[in-house]
Amino acid sequence: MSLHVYNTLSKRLEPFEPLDPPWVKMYVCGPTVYDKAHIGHAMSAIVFDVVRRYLEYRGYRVVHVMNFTDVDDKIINRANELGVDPLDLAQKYIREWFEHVHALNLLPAHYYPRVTLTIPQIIHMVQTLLDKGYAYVVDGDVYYRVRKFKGYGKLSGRNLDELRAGARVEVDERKEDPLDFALWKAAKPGEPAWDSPWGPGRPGWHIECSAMNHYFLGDQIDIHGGGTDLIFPHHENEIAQSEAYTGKEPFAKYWLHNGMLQLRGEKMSKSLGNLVTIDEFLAEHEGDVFRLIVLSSHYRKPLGYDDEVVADAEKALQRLRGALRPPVGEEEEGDAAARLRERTAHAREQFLAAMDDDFNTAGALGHIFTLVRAINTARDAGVGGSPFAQAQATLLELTHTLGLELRPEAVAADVVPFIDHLIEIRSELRKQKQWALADRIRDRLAQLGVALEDTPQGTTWRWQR
RNA sequence: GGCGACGUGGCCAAGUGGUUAAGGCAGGGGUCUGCAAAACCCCGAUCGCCGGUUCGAAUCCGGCCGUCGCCUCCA
Repeated sequence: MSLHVYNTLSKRLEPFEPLDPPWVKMYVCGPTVYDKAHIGHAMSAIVFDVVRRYLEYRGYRVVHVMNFTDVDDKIINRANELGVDPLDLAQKYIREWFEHVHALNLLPAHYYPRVTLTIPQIIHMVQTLLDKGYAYVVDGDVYYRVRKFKGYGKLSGRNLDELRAGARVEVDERKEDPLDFALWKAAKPGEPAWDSPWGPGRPGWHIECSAMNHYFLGDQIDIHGGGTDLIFPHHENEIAQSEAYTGKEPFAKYWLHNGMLQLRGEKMSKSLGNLVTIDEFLAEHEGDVFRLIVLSSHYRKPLGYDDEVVADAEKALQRLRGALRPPVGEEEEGDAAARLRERTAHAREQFLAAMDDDFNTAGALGHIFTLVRAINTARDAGVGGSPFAQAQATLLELTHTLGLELRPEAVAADVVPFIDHLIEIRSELRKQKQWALADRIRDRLAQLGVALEDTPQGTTWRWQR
């Protein structure tokens, strides 16, 4: 079995065969930085982070590009509302994004292009499209001539007639066809603008991605990713621009799209847009928790999000961590040890099979949890030494491939001696069978978030939430 | 209205033609424990509804019901 991926372009599962192995050129649409990033953005970033990690685990060399749309209507409007410079506003949220990259344990992309730093390439591409007859100028705007591109609609599975029928009201009479879209927009007073052969203005939304793609990755790429909401019109338009520009197809060999995150329950909505920002999530939970939520279902399906889902993930994470506790015995031979070796090897095989099947992370996680049980069972049976260490190493290898860190929960160093001291006293009380007092200490610590566990090897503790 | 997706135990969620339908969370019963906790063991679903194809379907086809996404510069 080899890696297969679902390609939105063909609507089928296809064997993954990059154009120039072991290299894989991957471009993922990033956010428009006009407001704080929310967990939907995080979901998409995590999905493609896992894609990248798994490809690398499989021996591919991934060149990963993610863009920032740092100038557009939304940014300008928001900046005007706040009375700040649009580019400063964008810069602020870009900086925040990099904080999220760290907190969510995302592998940094190799390039983070921005519209404002790609203007010359964009202008060149627009000019070429004009020269080739794929575009036309109207009052300083430049529009893409959709009907000229014969493959239009192949990604989203629509045809021009259907689209025209459903076209919305505000038709711009200056356009040859209602579906023609802007490659370049003439500047209105007060807007950020760059000089161009068609007068001062700024790029349309779709052209930036085509230009950045071409500049950083070349005529054709292996993987183009983004949310399903971008399939139409954004990615459809990217194809039209890029393939018309280079004359080569496909522009991207594999189109991968993640499903949308949906908020369930009710509360979480903010009066306006019913969203949870990444900062809000991270204020209460560690990054692994959200990643585990994303991994728990298939990336192409909608992801339901609510408090219960978060609580479940929190618990599941505890269970993963629990398997990393040290062994209590030293048994390296015998049935239990042999069984652990066998189950460890099996878990890795099953994990690979699941991931090879279009990144089936939910299935892969199931196999990881089966390994967790095998490790715990072995620990109970007194297995230690090499087989135990190897099983735990495999667990870490697999979870790290999914981008889970499984770091022990951070503990403020200065409280540790106090907790240890209380445990010492409690142990003394237990020796004297002073159960009431001993339990009182345990209960109080539990209230403070320190969970005690008495084992034959002594008392251990950990943070509980 | 058009295009598309989904509907699996209390909740989340794999499985997509054929042994006992993964796994996580919650719940019940045990083992362990001074009592707990953790861990381990056991218990629970015939797969939205109807019809069809097939020796055989949760898994393929059709219809219905329900939920959702996109079609409006949102990952």
